[in-house]
Amino acid sequence: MTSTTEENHLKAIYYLSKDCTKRVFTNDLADKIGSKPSSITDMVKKLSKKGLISYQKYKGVELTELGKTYSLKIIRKHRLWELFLVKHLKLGWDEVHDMAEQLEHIDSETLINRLDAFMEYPSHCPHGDPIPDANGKMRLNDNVLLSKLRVGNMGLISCVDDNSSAFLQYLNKMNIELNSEIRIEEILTYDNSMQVRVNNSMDLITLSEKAINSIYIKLIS
Amino acid sequence: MTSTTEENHLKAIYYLSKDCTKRVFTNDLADKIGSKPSSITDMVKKLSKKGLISYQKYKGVELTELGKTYSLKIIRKHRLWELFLVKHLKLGWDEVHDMAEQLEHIDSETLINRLDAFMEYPSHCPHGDPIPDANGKMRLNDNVLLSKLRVGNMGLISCVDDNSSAFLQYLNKMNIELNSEIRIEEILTYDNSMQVRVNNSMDLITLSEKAINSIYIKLIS
DNA sequence: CTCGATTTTTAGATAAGTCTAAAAATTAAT
DNA sequence: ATTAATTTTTAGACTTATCTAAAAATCGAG
Ligand SMILES: [Mn+2]
Ligand SMILES: [Mn+2]
Ligand SMILES: [Mn+2]
Ligand SMILES: [Mn+2]
Repeated sequence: MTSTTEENHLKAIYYLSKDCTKRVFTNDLADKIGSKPSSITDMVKKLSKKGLISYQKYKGVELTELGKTYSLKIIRKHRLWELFLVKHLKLGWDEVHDMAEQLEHIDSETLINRLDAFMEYPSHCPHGDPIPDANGKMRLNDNVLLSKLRVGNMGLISCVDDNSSAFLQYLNKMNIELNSEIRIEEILTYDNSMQVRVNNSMDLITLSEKAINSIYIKLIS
Repeated sequence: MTSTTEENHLKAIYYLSKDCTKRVFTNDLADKIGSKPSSITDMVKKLSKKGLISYQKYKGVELTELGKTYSLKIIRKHRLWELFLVKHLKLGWDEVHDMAEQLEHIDSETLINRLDAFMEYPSHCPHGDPIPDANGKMRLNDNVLLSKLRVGNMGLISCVDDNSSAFLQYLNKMNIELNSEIRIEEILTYDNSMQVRVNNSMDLITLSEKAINSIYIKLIS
């Protein structure tokens, strides 16, 4: 059995490891979770003893296969619930992350598999992240960060990396949503902001450096 | 803010008080919750300090208006989630109580009100209990315990008082469900069991004393 | 009304998860 | 290779929720 806090730590490790491609360090984990490094040290010892992560003193942690399996189960639940809330309960994509933060810890394999079936085995959450299937398989998105693109590039918004309501409401205001078509018209080197055209609209929209580092694009050209 | 355990204690007090009609005592609460009397004493002191119950040493507790409001919110969430699981996710009435035991603690007024709207403001859970509305109003069921009836009485099953999967699977086996028509054919004083006819079927069904004390009937005659 | 049984409370202990402050290890810069 | 800055761990404390064992209060039979 894993407690809610253990699950939150596992998930944070999964995210900070960038899908298990690098090690995760104590201070980064503390920032992500919103706790103190000393608390993290205690928790990683515990998760390590349970065989969910491998931990070397002073050298960070990485998920074991078992830990990765657990993390993906939590991520699956989080994303399925988010989609249910948006698609069926008509909540906004800016409202659902915190609810899913609670729902992801509901412990029932049966329930989540029925929810998956009810929604006909969806592939992505409302923020464009892929949903692991019942076997824990997840196809990683093939997309690029908006901030890496050049003037003239075009594409569809495939994913947003920041699930805070502040950011998502900012996108609402700009009339930007998943699958909006984006064309990069100008890059302002002064503050690294970008002028983009959304869905062929007349007027341009300026996106800050912060924003374009949280938006992923599926390139058309 | 109320923790999950605080909420579970409040709900248990509500049930043991029979909808706030009588005081609730330490040992009964301990049995219901599955903890020890000493733990209950600690918890009722805490709930009392928060103004959710009134507590007199050695004389049991009762819910305050605030405590009753809180309890009904939890009961509302429990029953709405149960209905969602049965009606939309196609789970059996014998599978959902434990899941709802977790879901009832999800903290979001918006979410639960949307779920209510999604199901078009249902009046009863899959076990026949009334669902409090968004204002905390709940119309109590008008029905009688099957064990109180006499030979010749007829009625529809309106509610079951025991949400354990053991009991509900027993009813499944007997082909008894909510709204089944019951006619009492014979009462065996030897062991207080009852022979009943279900939905006018040819063969009779014997229900134990234990079972007929968990089934409520809306009388026809 | 009194005494024994029952119920409830108190006292003290434990486990999980967190914190602060101090010590130790690692890393980076001369 | 030292030394200074940074990172991480340890030590000790606190909170919540639980327990056992013992003390105190209440109840109920005669
Ligand atoms: Mn999310
Ligand atoms: Mn979470
Ligand atoms: Mn139930
Ligand atoms: Mn509960």
